[in-house]
Amino acid sequence: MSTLSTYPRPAVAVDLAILTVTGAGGADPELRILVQHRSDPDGIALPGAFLRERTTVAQTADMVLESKVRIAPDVTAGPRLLRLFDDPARDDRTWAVSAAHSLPLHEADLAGARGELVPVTADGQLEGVDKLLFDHAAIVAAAIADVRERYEIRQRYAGVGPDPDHFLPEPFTLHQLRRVHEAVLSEELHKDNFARRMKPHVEPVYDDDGEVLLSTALRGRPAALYRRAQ
Amino acid sequence: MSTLSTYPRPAVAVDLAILTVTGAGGADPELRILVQHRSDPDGIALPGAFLRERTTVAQTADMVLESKVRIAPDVTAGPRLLRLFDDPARDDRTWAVSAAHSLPLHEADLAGARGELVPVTADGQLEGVDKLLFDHAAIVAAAIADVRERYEIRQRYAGVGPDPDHFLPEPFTLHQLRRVHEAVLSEELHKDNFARRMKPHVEPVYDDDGEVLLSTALRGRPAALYRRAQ
DNA sequence: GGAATAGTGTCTTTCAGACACTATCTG
DNA sequence: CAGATAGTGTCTGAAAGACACTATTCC
Repeated sequence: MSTLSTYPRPAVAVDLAILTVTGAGGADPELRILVQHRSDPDGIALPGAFLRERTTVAQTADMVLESKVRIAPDVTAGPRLLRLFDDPARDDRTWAVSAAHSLPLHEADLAGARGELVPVTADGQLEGVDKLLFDHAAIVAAAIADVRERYEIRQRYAGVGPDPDHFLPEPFTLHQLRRVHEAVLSEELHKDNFARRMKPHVEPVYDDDGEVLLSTALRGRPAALYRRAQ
Repeated sequence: MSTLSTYPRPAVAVDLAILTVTGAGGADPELRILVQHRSDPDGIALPGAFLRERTTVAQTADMVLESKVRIAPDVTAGPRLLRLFDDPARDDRTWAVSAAHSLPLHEADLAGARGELVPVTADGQLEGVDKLLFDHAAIVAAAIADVRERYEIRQRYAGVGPDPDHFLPEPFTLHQLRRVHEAVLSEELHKDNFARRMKPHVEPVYDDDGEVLLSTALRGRPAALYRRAQ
């Protein structure tokens, strides 16, 4: 402890698995992850950066978004730590530890982002991406498992309520909400059971006359609009 | 990236919330956490150390156990990452990031350990400990929440089977197993429901004659002995 | 037999899964 | 009205919670 500063220190990378649901509210929402092409080691990778002098993980994540992804999102929830990668040989260039995070963002915040939003397959792979650099494939797998766990709608023992990462803008119909959960889980849900489970966690949106706002349906009966409770 | 080595790097600490259940198998098992007295900044703290040149978290944890706790445990499961503490001002001495881990160990492995095993209260505090150094109180709270979640026995949606951290040596009776879970959760469980949930995850232990081994009861009917299934 | 502990049968409640029906819109 | 989508009533089965009973040991 007394010789604290004399020992070599690792570079600490913050790698981000940026998740979004594209087309939320529309016909075919899809869970996607942002990957970028790198040339330093040549290949596909997640965006990331090293912690600079006296900065935090959150600040570093902001810096990555700004300078590498070129977006300025309205971050609702901060990056979620998934795991540490600490194999001393994982990066040829230097001793580097990676703190792997997931970062769920609105699709709207990703407009103009550098990189590509790649759809996630049912078994947790990235569609059409063979290989990611470093241990980024493991980060992607962990991020998908993490978000799917949180979108489980077994209210009693799991689940954190409707669309915890706010992929879907308010107000929304129960149908739209279900489509988003289905996109994340890659699993079909029964509309009746889904509605019963979600009802306690959403509230209807009213207009000036105290009437429940309805969606303007293209066909069929218009659906009631809701927002997250409280 | 090209100037990788020119930037200052943080010291990376591995702090360990070492958990055990004392008296597992006995009358009054208790969930406890190891704390140590420090004089550098004076106070009570969790054991920990900084990552040294090209070592891993696991190696650093082993080093902490050897040189600071003075034990050589038979580690069943590695340290579990709880969270990162990255406030640049959290340590006066230098820029240090802490990777907070929990490490569940057998009570037997902690014989002769430096420090004190402090009981955990029902609300997740340490009994009789006012204040911990740095952010170690938050680490303790996270470690307790983590182990309690894993000892929940709602098999369908949570739970990782009987006594996932192996606090209780085999073979054991269902009564002993339940007492250990109760000690971790700080909550009483019904013996009948507990037995039904655990039965699929344990198997009886047989003697040479193919008879089910029984505990030698002090009073009452002897209980069957089990071990974890498979 | 009595005390003590082990182990099981079963009733009730809750809730997910599934099916079918009714309701309300457009053209 | 037909077609389409929204929303609900209700049956079933699985499992947790709770209670009570039976079983086996030592004294």
